[in-house]
Amino acid sequence: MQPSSRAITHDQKLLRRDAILAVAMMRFADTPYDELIMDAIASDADVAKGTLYLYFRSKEELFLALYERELGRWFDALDAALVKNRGSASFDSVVQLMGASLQERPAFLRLMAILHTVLERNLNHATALSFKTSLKDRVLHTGTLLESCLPFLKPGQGADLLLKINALVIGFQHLAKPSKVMAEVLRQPQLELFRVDLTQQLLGTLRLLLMGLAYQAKYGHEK
Amino acid sequence: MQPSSRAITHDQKLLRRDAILAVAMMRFADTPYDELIMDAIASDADVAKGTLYLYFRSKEELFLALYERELGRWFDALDAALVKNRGSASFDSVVQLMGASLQERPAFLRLMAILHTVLERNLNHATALSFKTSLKDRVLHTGTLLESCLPFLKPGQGADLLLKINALVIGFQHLAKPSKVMAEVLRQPQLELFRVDLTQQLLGTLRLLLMGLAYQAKYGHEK
Amino acid sequence: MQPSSRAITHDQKLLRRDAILAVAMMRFADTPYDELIMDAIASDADVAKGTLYLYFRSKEELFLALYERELGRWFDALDAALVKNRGSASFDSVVQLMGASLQERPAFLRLMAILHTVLERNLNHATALSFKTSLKDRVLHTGTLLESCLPFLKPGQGADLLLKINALVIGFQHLAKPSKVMAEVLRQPQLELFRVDLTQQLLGTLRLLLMGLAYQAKYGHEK
Amino acid sequence: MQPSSRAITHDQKLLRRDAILAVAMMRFADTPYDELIMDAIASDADVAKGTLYLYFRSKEELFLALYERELGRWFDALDAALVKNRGSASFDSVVQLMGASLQERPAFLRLMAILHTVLERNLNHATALSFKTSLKDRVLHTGTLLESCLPFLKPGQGADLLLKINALVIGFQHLAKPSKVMAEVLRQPQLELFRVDLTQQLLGTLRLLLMGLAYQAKYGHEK
DNA sequence: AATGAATGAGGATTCATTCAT
DNA sequence: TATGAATGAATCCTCATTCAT
Repeated sequence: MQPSSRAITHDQKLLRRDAILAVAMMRFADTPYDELIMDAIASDADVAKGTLYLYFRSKEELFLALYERELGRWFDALDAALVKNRGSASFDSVVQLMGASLQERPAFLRLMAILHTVLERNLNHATALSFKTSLKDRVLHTGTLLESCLPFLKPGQGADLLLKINALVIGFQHLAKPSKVMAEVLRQPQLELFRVDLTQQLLGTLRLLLMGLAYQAKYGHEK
Repeated sequence: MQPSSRAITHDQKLLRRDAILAVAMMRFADTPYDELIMDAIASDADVAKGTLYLYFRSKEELFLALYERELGRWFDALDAALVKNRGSASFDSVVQLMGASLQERPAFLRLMAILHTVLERNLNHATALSFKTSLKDRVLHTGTLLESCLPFLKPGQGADLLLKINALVIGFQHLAKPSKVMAEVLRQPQLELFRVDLTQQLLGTLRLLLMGLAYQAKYGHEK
Repeated sequence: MQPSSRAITHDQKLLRRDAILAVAMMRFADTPYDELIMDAIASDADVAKGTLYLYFRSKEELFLALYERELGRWFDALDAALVKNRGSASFDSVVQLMGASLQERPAFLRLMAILHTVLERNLNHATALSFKTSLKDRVLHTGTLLESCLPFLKPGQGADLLLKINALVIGFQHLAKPSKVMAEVLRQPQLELFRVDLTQQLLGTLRLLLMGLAYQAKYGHEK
Repeated sequence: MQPSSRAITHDQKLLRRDAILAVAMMRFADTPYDELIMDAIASDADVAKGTLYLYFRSKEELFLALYERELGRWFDALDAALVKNRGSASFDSVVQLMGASLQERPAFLRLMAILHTVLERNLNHATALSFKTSLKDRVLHTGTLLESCLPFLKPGQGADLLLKINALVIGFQHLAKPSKVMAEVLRQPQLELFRVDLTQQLLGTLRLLLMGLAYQAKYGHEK
């Protein structure tokens, strides 16, 4: 599948790019970003270190590309499910959809948690712009789908809900993935309070948010 | 205020410790953690580099101490306000309290955003344990106060609400504080969607959460 | 025995000095010089760090003093044994004496091995001079005793023999005490060649030296 | 000789490695190991600091490599001379060979003196093993040559003699190379006793050792 | 397009020693 | 004499990125 020596055509280049991303994804599964060495990714992908820089301008861009790929897949999955249930989606089914689709994407969750502090540093203007622009399209599209599934959402609230979910994921991911020493400490029974289950908290909080939105839609801003 | 040369008594040492923390806080205001050099903090505080390490075991512990101090102050402010309104707190007043108390603590917000990824790395077990243990007490105490202010909260939901707020702050802080280049990019009108106002989002989301909790308390888990 | 708080008289000061040396000796038993922290020695000796510097000008001088003490004890032991056997000492008894007296002084052996590379750096002229001057007296004295025990030694060869023994101890100590990793490596059966037993090598080589000296005395420089 | 910019082929890399070793050797001539800064070696060798680490894993490995190179050259010289005199070597010629070959290798002598205390720390297992393994071969080979030159040596005594010589070199090197202050002190006429001439002592002691061995071979362990 | 040799910035931390009290 | 708070020098190594080939 991977071009054995030289990627000449555009398709071959895309294939090689994908191969690199696949390697990065695999390694990111068990190694924090800081500990991932470009050299190791290169040799895993059977290319030279310099070759990585033919396909990605920097380490950050490589992982931003990975983020974009995973984000795209996530949105694809959401869109497919939302379209299927359009009009008839239950409140709970949306919550479940979010929970399930994120739970099966641990690497994506970890990428979300470092996107703003790590990956978005050291980008050039053009890359940043194109990233956000295409992100916007997808957010608006999926946001609209959400609105069509959850009738209590007003125009624009679908996209806003996605933003809130993004914040929740980042926050809970931080809380749920303590450092090694801290994980050890939190094993103490009396510190159970701080042992966060990502999916569970996400689902619970999302459900509350939707309830809040539904309630707000019904009774307005007054309580 | 600060002992001119040598902190002999316990109180003098506390003063010097505070002086160091004050310097760290000031520098952290305009410089990311990674770019803060211990050397610079030391000379700002008019002590030698080595002196910092008499008061804090590491850079991380220094900033963790700063976090603890700010956290304590925040909880103090919350507690005072909650106690005053006990029983009669309006739904909105709690939301406002959170928003206002956080908005005036930008350094604390930034510390929250890096607590789990930066400050809690490289701690020893004892420090981590004592941090979390005292944190737990305050969370439970303030959580209980919240429950006494918001009657729809069941036992335990006050502390849990604080956890959710913590996640929201981390998440929205990340979204609201883009890197320099990204901030530039987001100035484009068509990307307004991604320009997050921390306080506003926090308030809005918190309000929804509380609505959801109130609703849930009234009608149970069924929608 | 140790002055509880303040050493006023000369004798009290000597006692405290000895107490410090005793602590240093104990700790040096299981810790390399570089890893011995003055702070730890001080607290072990129940004095403050600064107090060490009232008794010794530097870390080097402290351990040089320890060296001198141990050297003195070793010479005392040698002298006593040599005097007892004067005139009638067998060849072997001298070899045994050296081996036995050194074997029971592991700390002294380790001090010998670092004397020239570590302890004699960073001395001031006066200390260095007084050290070597008193050393000379003892070497000459014990050298003379050796000559009176081993009749084949000519005047001056006793002191020279002590010098050679010194070199042998330093060299074999280095060979016999590999670093941790190297010790591990040398456990390989095929590397047995490099596993040096200090006492055994010392005895063997010393015996050869004495044989050589005896032979040389008998037949002159020609072989 | 040295590739101007980039060492591509294996031979070019060896050349560059040698160039680095040559610089290290030159600087080591007048500067103690501890005071040798990798930075300085790099700029002397006209490479960047990082480049040193392409060729040597650590400062210790760099100087261990230097030691190996010098050791190899020394053994080469010994072997050549021993082979030439095989069978007919006089007692004295061997002593002279050792003295002369070492005297002209001052850097090697200094490396020997720090091998066990400095260079062999901080090695990884593999490096240590390969070092000792190849060392063993050379020691056995040269040891055997010695045995064929000195008929009174029994099998195994050649290698053992090399070990003893090693110890003597380490010891006398320490005694002969005092620190700056100590050298000053030893200039005093009455301390002449402690002014050690490395070569002379080495030759004298080695001659005694050989005499001892010869004597022992003739008359057995009894004196 | 691919390689991989070369680059070089970057900073926390320890601990012997000093000296104000 | 004793204390212990304060000092500050000193340096190796990693690894993202570049660029000659």
